[in-house]
Amino acid sequence: MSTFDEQLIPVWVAFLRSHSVAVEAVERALKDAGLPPLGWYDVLVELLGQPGGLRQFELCDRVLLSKHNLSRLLDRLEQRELIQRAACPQDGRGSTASLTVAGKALMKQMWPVYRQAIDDSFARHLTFRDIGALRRITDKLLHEGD
Amino acid sequence: MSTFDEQLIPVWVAFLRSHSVAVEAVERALKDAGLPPLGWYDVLVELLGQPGGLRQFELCDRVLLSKHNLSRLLDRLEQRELIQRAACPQDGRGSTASLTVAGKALMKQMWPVYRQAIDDSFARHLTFRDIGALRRITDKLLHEGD
DNA sequence: AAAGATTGATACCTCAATCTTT
DNA sequence: AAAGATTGAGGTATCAATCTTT
Repeated sequence: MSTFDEQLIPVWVAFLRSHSVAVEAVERALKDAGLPPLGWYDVLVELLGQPGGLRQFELCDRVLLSKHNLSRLLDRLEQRELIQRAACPQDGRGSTASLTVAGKALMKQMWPVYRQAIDDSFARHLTFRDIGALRRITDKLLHEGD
Repeated sequence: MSTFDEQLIPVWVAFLRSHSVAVEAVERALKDAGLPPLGWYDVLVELLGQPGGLRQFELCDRVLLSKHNLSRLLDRLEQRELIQRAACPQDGRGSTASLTVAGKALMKQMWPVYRQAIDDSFARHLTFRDIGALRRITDKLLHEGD
């Protein structure tokens, strides 16, 4: 007869490892295709469908990146002309970031590779019921409750 | 009526985010207590109960770290005298790493903080059934199948 | 003073190249 | 040549300090 406490740590460890294995497989697939890492896509995809761009602090919340990291990641993206920054008219302290044409093109190039890697390292192993259960659990962890 | 494909990407995203939120909370708790990061604990805990130490390539497999990273992480751990390295008698190319007394002591200090953080950021949100379901899913992702 | 964002210093990761032993 | 491990260079993350505007 197993208890909650007996199961907890093994599940935590399996959670960490399964994440690591899946993400590494995705990063590997992108790299093998000569494409930039996952973090770049995360930022670009948030800017998609935001023609006016987003404030950096808004991006911060959405991509779960600290403001220091975001600032430097945007530097790199801007350098390769995948995004552009502009001074914010309403607030002199802030700036907005928005997708360039090249940024949109890169996303279009990355998506099929990314999607295929999600299938191979994640979806392939799971049933429809698994997907539903995992959704329920991850939503709880993201504390929609508190 | 929802399909597998409709659910897949949102679940993938939720999986990434829930991991990020939980791990960041744990890292924060360790740091706030003036303790080293999770990665250090991962290595130390694998060495616990291995009085003769482990070969580095064995550690590699267990902690999901590349050999380059492990080599340098062991440098740092050795520098603070948390582990010690020794030449491997059976194989002149290799070396073994083993816990020092100070390493064991640090683990003892880290564990309550780590355990509490797992409770707060992870276990607290989940039921016994959730734990079982997550175990089943993560095991599949670690492809015990292939 | 507080919020938005950047910068400098330092730690850490990643790749390719290297060294030694098998 | 192949396996175990280290090293140097470059890229990325993290913290504290800073600058500007509110």
